Amino acid sequence: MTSTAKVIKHAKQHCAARGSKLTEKRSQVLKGLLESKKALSAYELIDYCREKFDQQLPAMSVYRILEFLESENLVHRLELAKKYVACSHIACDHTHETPQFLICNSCNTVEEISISNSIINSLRSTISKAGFHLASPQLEFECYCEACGA
Amino acid sequence: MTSTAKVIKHAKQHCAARGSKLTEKRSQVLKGLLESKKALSAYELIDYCREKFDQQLPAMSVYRILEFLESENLVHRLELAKKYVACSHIACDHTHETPQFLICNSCNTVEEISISNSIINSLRSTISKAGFHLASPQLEFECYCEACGA
DNA sequence: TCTGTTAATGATATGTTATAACATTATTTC
DNA sequence: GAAATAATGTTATAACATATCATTAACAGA
Repeated sequence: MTSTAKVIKHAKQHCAARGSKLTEKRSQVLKGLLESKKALSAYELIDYCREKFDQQLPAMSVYRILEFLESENLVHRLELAKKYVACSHIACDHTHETPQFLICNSCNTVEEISISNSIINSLRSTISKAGFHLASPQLEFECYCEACGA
Repeated sequence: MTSTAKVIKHAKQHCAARGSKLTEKRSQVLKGLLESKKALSAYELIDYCREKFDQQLPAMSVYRILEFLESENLVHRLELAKKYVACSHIACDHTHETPQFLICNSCNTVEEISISNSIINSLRSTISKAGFHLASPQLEFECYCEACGA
């Protein structure tokens, strides 16, 4: 059983436990994200499903599917890159801290990291002094990865 | 002389000193940003110039103008919000640290702040441990402002 | 098993942000 | 005033995203 297949199985159980269903098409979209190291756009996922599964998904459906997967915490939407990634902890049993994302500006490789609470808290406090508060604890940083350099 | 007019005057001198020109249209776009507390999209600036100056600017021109204003450090492009704001230090004489932006998710109000070097450096070091480095020191945070609450 | 209901997906149109490529007009400089 | 450069106009199109209405699949109760 491939790693992807294992994660899909986990995801199916996860959905079942929550009273929802990971349908065939939802599962195809999730597979696309799982098998990519890069963040993918909705339209790239359409291409993936067409090439890999001979499945013609309309954009609208992919957006709905992504929304569903996100609501099940199986996928993260990267606001900055306007792209999507599979959660890297689907097959883990333990709970996780809020994920933070490093997104390569050039190749869209995404690294899901965890930033220490002390840094996050200092940030939070600076922000709150300005009368604002973070919309989401899930921060995203535009970066360059090692391979892409500057 | 209004505050906007003063800043425009400063901006003109700034451009002149650098051998470029703040033309009428460029100045109109800059005015739009100066008189808005919110970040504006290119298309909102088109509307502004049409309503305020009876000036029909094509999208292409506004994008070029914004690019020019950014190259002159008069305007910041907010990647996250896909919108633009006037630099809040045009009329200052002293130099500034890298600006950071807090953007209200709901009303697009933007606050230009400065985050302490120690926080930024801790962030940088966390990021570099993951093999990435920040694409720009100008960070943007999706937030909610006081008025918009949660 | 029929049937009504909800869930999932399809189809079509359109909105928003952005850039490419090429044309024209204004401004400067000699 | 002609040549060069800068600024702006025009048209087309790409990429990401959502609204709306229609259809199909799945399921639960009679």
